[in-house]
Amino acid sequence: MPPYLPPEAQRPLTLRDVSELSGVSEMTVSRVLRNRADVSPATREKVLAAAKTLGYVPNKIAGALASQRVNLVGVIIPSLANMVFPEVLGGISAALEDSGLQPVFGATDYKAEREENVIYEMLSWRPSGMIVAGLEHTDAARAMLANSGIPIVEIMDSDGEPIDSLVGISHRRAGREMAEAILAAGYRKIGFLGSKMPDDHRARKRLEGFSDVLQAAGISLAETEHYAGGSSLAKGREMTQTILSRRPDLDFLYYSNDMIGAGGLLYCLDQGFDVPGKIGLAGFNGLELLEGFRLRLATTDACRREIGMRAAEIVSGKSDDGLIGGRHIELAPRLDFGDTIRRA
Amino acid sequence: MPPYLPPEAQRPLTLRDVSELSGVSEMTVSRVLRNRADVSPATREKVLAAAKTLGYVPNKIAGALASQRVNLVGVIIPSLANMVFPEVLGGISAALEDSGLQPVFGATDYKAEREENVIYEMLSWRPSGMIVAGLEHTDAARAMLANSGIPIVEIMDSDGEPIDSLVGISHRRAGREMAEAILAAGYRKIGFLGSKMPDDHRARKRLEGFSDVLQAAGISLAETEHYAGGSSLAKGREMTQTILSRRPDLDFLYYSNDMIGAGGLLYCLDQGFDVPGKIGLAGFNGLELLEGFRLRLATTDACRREIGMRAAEIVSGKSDDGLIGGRHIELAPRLDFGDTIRRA
DNA sequence: CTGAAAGCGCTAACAA
DNA sequence: TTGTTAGCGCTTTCAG
Repeated sequence: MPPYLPPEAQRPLTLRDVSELSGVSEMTVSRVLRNRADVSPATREKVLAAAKTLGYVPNKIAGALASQRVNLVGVIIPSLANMVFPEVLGGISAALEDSGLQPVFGATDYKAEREENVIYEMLSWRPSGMIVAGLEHTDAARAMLANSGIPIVEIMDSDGEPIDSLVGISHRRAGREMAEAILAAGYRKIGFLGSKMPDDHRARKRLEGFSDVLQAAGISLAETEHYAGGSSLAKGREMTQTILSRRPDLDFLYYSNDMIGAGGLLYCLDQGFDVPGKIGLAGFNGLELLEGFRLRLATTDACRREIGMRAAEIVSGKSDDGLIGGRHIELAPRLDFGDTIRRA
Repeated sequence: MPPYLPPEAQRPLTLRDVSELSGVSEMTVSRVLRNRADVSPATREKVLAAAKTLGYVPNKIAGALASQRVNLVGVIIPSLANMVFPEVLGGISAALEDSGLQPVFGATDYKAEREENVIYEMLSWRPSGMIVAGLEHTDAARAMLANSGIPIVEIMDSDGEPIDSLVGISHRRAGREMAEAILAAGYRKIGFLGSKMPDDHRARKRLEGFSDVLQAAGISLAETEHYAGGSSLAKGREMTQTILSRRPDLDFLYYSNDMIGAGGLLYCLDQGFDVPGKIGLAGFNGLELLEGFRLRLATTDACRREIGMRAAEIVSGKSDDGLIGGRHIELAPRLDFGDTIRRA
């Protein structure tokens, strides 16, 4: 990229410029700009005035190198397109608000190799901590994180061994509890609709827990329907039509997320099916975005915002007990029956 | 925050460590790690092996300071919660893919003061370019951007004067075109439902364009309903009920976004209203997420992904003509009648 | 309260 | 192809 010269190009301003204009040493200027207390009000005024007239913006790169301190927290998630993650990020941002730390996001597209790369890039900026979605990483990624010397918090999932700290829910348990609720309500011919992504470990674990309970009850999944690509109402609608045309006798549909579940619900309502009498439905996530349908879809709330907040608290050293590393927080997923599982 | 010491705490590795282990000068190690061509295959091997066994992660802070080059592009948007922005980010990421540049995101919560702050923080990391949503900024923010010496691209909106480059659509025009379509279809008692946020300038401009056309036709907005907070189907449903209970004679509802528009659509369908015969509806954005409803909501596509891509191309110097600064790209918003505006 | 000196870890520029 | 030297712009440390 050629050097970019806007109308009035100038060399970037440095502390020295502010120092000269204000007639105060660079060191003192630096103190003022960092809000350190040991500066006389008079000098402070002079310096601030000079900085303002020049439009000086400090160079954090130099500052970070000199102080060996970086007020950044790396946050690594699979995708921004999946509405689940923006909520986690919201929690992180909120909790980091006045910690002096700033989150920096990176997305992996659910690809382990890409994740390794993003982690490497992030660590090369020497952040104060890292928050990473999921427990499954390449060996190299685990090693980098483990050796980074900063707090690492793995989030969203608690089924596995964390590198350092962990904040999440058990997706196996979420799957089990949903299966138990469904069986208790009397449904027996159960279908599953979910993504094909082999790297969506959390969806996989939910299905495992779900299947375990069915099996223990002597039942197996009657039918399965997979899809590729992003989730949408349209996709859920279409998959539901497909699976029901193959197996019209199904009496329950468990979706791997609320978005396709809601699409399925729309389909069932449009078809005039008796929900939840003849057929029940459930999703996963507790997307409040989707409230507003005639019937509320049964779901499991994944505590997304709380997960983000707790993780951020650990990274910023604000968690209850003052410890920073090695914390293990498992939140309880809350099952919400909504209107699409019949009551016993 | 106390220094964090994980099980095997160690001082961070430096080039020097790799240099010593491989028996090659720091400078040459640096060359290998930056993939520069002028290194013999033999040395390259040695160095890479040493770096790998140590688990060395370069320090980009030092690198950036020395080279005066930062491969980061700052991206500033109002909110991640509004699904519109993740799509823009997707476009940016895609276009930046193999440019060697990495996007870094910041959110402003639609607050000008917060935006100023985020811009300041970002600029202090000396990014290679900035992409900022909207044309309205505080004077200080404009000044900082203008004096930064890097390419600045303002996106989403083309109704105003950019600091440097611009990629967006005219929201006034989008509003006007929708009004024209609605009038042409014969609707006359028109209500508007939108957010209260005074800082959502783009929604404001759409409404202005919309009202202008109505006025020119001798019609004025029959009723208005405002809300605060995030958009959701539930909110749209509720607002629709409210506005219609006040003015049951309305024959068209124009929503400031698709999410509340879709909520309104659900309400109307549940009530058994004749859509689009008796009452028409339209939103804004072209959220494909919402396709899958029985009727497709009329909307205007805001070209979000394309905006992101074009902006990223400008920043990375990849745009057609080789110029970097001062570009002005206005995309044409595409009106989609869907199923909720009756055909003439 | 203020200033001077040293150096953070890396790379540009030049020399060998 | 490789090495040496001199900073990048700031903060730490210590002296005044």
